[in-house]
Order: sequence, then C-alpha cells, then structure tokens
Amino acid sequence: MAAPTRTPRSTWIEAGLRALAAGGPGAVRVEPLAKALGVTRGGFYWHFKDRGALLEEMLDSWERMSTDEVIERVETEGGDARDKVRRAGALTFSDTLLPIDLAVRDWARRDPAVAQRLRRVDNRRMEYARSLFSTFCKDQDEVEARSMLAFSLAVGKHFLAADHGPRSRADVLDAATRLLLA
Amino acid sequence: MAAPTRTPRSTWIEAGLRALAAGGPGAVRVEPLAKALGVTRGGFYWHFKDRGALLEEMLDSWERMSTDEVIERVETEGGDARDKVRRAGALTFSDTLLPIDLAVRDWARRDPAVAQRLRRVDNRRMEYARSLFSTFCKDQDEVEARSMLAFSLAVGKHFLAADHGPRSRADVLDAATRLLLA
DNA sequence: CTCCATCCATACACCACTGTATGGATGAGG
DNA sequence: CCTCATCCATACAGTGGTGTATGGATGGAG
Repeated sequence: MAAPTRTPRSTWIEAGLRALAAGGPGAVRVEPLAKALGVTRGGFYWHFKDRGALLEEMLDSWERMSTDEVIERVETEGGDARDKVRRAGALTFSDTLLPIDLAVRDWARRDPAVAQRLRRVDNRRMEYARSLFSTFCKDQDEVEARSMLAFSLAVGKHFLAADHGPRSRADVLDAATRLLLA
Repeated sequence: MAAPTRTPRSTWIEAGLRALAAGGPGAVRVEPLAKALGVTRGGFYWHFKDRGALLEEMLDSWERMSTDEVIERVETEGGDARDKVRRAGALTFSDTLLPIDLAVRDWARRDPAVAQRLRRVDNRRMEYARSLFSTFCKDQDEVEARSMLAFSLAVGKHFLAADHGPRSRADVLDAATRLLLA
C-alpha cells in the first residue's frame, strides 16, 4: 500500500457517466472531465490506457447497476406483480439511471458493441417483465405484447414531446398503464 | 442569373441530414461534409453564416417533410382509420425519415430549441392519431392513452434491444398493434 | 466578347482535444 | 527518516476541426 487513492478509477467512471448522461458519448472527453474534477489529465492515463478504456468501464458499471441491483431491490420489497411492474419501472428509470439509459440507447444505434450490451440488459429486464405479466395474463402472445408495450412506453415517453390538450402527461401515462395492467 | 448553382444550399442540407442520421448532431461537421460532396469548404461559407445556420435549416427541412407531406399522402390514399394509423406510422418512420427522427429526439433532450421544434412536430402527429383513434373509440381518455401507446411503440421499438424468445419482433409488434386497435 | 453574380480552392490563424514523456509530490510501511 | 508505490502537473507533438480572407474559375445575360 501507499498513499490513499486521491481520485481513483471509480471517480473517473462516475464523472464519465455524468458526461454521457448530459451530452452523449461524444461529450465524454478526458480534458473536460479532468477540469470538472479539479485535476489535470496526468492521473487519467495512469488509470486508463486511453479514452476508449474509460468508455468500456463506464458501460461495465452501468450494466451492473441497471439489472441485478434493480431487480434485487424490487424483489426484497415484495408486493404483488402489478406493484412490482410499477416499482421496477420507477427504479430502472430513476433520476440518475434514466439519462444514462437513454444516452446508451442512442449510442447503441451507432456502435454494435454497445448494442450488444444493451441487448443483454434489455433481455434481463424483459424476462423479468414477462414473469410478472404472466401472473395475471395467461395468453403468452398477449404477455409478450403487453411487456413490449410497457417497456416501449417507459422508454418512449422520454423521447416524445407531444402535449395532451386538457390532460396532463401523468394522467395519460396513468390511463395507458391501467390499460396494460387490466 | 449567372452560372447554374453547382452545389446549392439544398445539397449541403441533404448531406447534413445524412450525417445527422448517421452520427447525431455532433457528426454534422463542415469539413467532412465537404469531403463527402467532393468539394472544399469554400462554398459552404458562401451559403451559410456558420455551422449553426446549417443545423437550423436542416431542422426547417426536416420539420416540413415529417408532417404536412406525410399526412397529405396518407389522406389522399384513403382507407379506413385503422389503415391510416398503420400507413401514417409506416410513412413517418420510413427508411429515410426514421434515422433522422430518432437523432432529433435524442438531440432534443439536450437542446431546448430543438425540443420546441420536436414538440410542434409531435403535436401535429398526435393530433392526427387522436382523430383516427376517435373514429372507433368513444372514451376520450382511452383515445389519448391508445394514441400515446401507439406513438411510444412506434418510436420505442427502435430504442429497445430485447429479444422475444420463440417469437419474432414482427410478431410481437403485430400482437401489440392489434391490442391497441381492438 | 465582356461582364458579373455565383461558386470554389487555398492559405491562414486559431482552438480543443488526444496521447506520451518526464519529473515531481504525497504519505503509509518498514 | 527513508523508501516506494501511487497519483498528479507540465510540456510536447500531433490531429482534426472552425471561421476568415482572398483570389480565381465558370458560364449565362447583355
């Protein structure tokens, strides 16, 4: 051992994820990250081979946070299937995870390696959603359709800019969720 | 008049939209665009004040293509409301328009001016969807919920990476669409 | 043929970032 | 107090873009 790590790998990764959330992968640049952390890039290239290595580890970190950790928390808190669907949605699209998630989705459209990671993550989520919907819907085709619609709604609502006249967005989401959980 | 415009504004705008579709707004850079068109940046700064002016005009162009032109085509071809919903979806998310649309959605999350444009566009689309759903669904809350779900599905499916086990993505989308149009 | 608006090439100054090399600081273990 | 692994600052060369200035080409109108 020696001096206690001052700005360890994890600090760079967290800063990187913040930058990704705010501006997409193109905004994850070493120099601005260092400036934001109040250091120079000196230490960065001690921790990481290059910028690409940071991006890899950011995705590793995100992948862990977005699946196991969320599902574990939902299961320990209990409740019936409908509660769990709502809660899983709330957790995986929380204030911190949501913007990262959306940035990764756009990124995945352009980078096959990222697409593969997202696929792993989405598959775990869909598998979980399927298991929950199956508890109150017996037709498997319909379970799959409802899961897909629920997931699309959870993601899509952040990419849609439409207003709803007299209704609030929250009202419409409520009505849509009821339709799916009926 | 004088020499016939060799690479007019529209050429730069089209090239810009292609770059936007392929790599997001950060990929719309003058130098690579010129290289792709086989010219230097010389002419670009004759047409446009700067890079920002090009982005503006690209959005103007996209806004026109994505609303009036689509709705007009759907209406002239006729059919019942359910046909029109499907056809409007197919047109506004065609091979050329879709990647631009998705790029703009991500862009809008970071740029308020872009968000405002997207809002105008999505409102026109939702308004149209509402009018179609209303023809076979009388509960206005439900019309709004179904419109929102349909729109979310149309956009969200391109951001979702999940597989569906034995089923194909097309099968699941079919089932989901039937659920919405029931 | 000449003129002139239109469009393009070239060269320049500038900026932001990448990755490397090198020489410190810093502070716990011995 | 010395040592050594750990972390950081600084300087450098290189890359790829931006916007400006300037001097041509080009080709239809007159």
